[in-house]
Amino acid sequence: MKAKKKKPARRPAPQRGKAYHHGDLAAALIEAAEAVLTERGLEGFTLRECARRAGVSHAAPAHHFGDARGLLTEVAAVGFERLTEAQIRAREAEPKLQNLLLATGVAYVGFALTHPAQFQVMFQSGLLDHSNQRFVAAGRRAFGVYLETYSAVHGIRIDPDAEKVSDPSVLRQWALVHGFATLAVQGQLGPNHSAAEIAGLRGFAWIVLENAQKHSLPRGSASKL
Amino acid sequence: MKAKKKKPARRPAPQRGKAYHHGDLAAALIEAAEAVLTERGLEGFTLRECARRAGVSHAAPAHHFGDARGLLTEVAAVGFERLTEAQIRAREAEPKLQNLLLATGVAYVGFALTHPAQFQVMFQSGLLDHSNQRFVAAGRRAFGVYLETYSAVHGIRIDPDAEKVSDPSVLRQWALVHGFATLAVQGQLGPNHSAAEIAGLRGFAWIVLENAQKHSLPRGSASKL
DNA sequence: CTCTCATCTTGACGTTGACAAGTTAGAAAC
DNA sequence: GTTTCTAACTTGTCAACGTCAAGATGAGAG
Repeated sequence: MKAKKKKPARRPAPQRGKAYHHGDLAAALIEAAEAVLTERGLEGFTLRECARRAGVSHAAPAHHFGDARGLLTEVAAVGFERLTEAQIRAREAEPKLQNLLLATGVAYVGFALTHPAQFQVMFQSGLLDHSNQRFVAAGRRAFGVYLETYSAVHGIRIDPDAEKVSDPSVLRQWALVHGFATLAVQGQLGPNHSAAEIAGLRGFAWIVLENAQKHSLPRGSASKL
Repeated sequence: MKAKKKKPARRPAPQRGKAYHHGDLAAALIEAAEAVLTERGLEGFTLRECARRAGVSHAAPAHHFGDARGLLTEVAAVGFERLTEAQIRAREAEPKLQNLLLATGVAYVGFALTHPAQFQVMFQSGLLDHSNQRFVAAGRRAFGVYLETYSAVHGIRIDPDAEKVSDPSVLRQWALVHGFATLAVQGQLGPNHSAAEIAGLRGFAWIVLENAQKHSLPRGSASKL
């Protein structure tokens, strides 16, 4: 299968909203997939439903993504790109240096809560094509933002290109945030559908992460990002 | 398809333990399901394959479990029962009171690593039937063991029947352990297939959890279990 | 021995992912 | 401006799946 991605759209002026016959179908399918995941969850996801929503035949997706795994991997990549943005925004909005890591962690949890199905896909490695370059790059970048922030707050140096985490403190923080996000998304911490519930869980996340950081922060001084 | 293709004739040897009509099919199907999950993962799981392995027709499972969700829920229940046992065993084998929570957490991680697909199912709430009594009871019991241990080590009192966790410290510990387990199972912490790799990750888990506990332990004294 | 009914089988239906072959239309070549 | 090329998309097909309905079977009760 070829998964060629033509950037310059075939169509000079894709009409509003939908790119029909020769539009940017790849993007439209990713968008449709996100919608399906949001509405029906991972177990309600089908390639054919995505094609239906994009207004194309059931076999059209294969041309762009190969198979279902290919499309889901693209969705995961978009998810990591969004997660990266959310973390950066949160970091930039936080005035106190000592709270940067907390803010980033809460953004991580917030992303998971607002995009639960996508978050689930992003970390379900059995479903994904790990040879997809966009996916790998997006994942690395999201993790890089976390490492950057950790380095800045704790004033230590971390190799951003290390294949696996070796520092127990770094992993502890990640596992904590990821665990909270996972439990919250899976409904283990109570309902998480309404905006109020999500806000409550974000607040809880802040408390838990702050509680965890209190005892382990002051090691070195911090450096600017 | 008139060809009779029974491999073991209808009932070769009425095993004791249960009155084998065509066997203790429910148990056989759960076992088959675990095997399928182990070999092919969650995305390779099918009801028909389970039936095939149990040596029954494709529609037989429906009689015992209703649908695929019913069978998966039973598998999850068995998983929680196993997790409970693993936690208790680890606790009983740990001589130092202050290390009980650590040992329990490492057992949690160890269970996840040795039963990755089952662990995944157990927490994939969208797949499960939360009205299944066995499942709900098993989940509560597993969590109860954790709460018990936490209470004993930290010398505080926790309501074991509370619907949701409200103490940030209790949740922090759970999220940390669960996050580590989740990341490890999904391969985010490196390969986790061989026995050596699993042992390595368990050791890493101990270090990370110990590192986390160091700063937050001495609050009250501990009580006996 | 006969009856009975939970258990299991057979067969069918609609849906899915994937593949193969055919069609279409934009753009490049002439 | 016509032809040609080719990626993009469609149509058709297949085996496998989950589920349902109806039929078969056999173990235990009477």
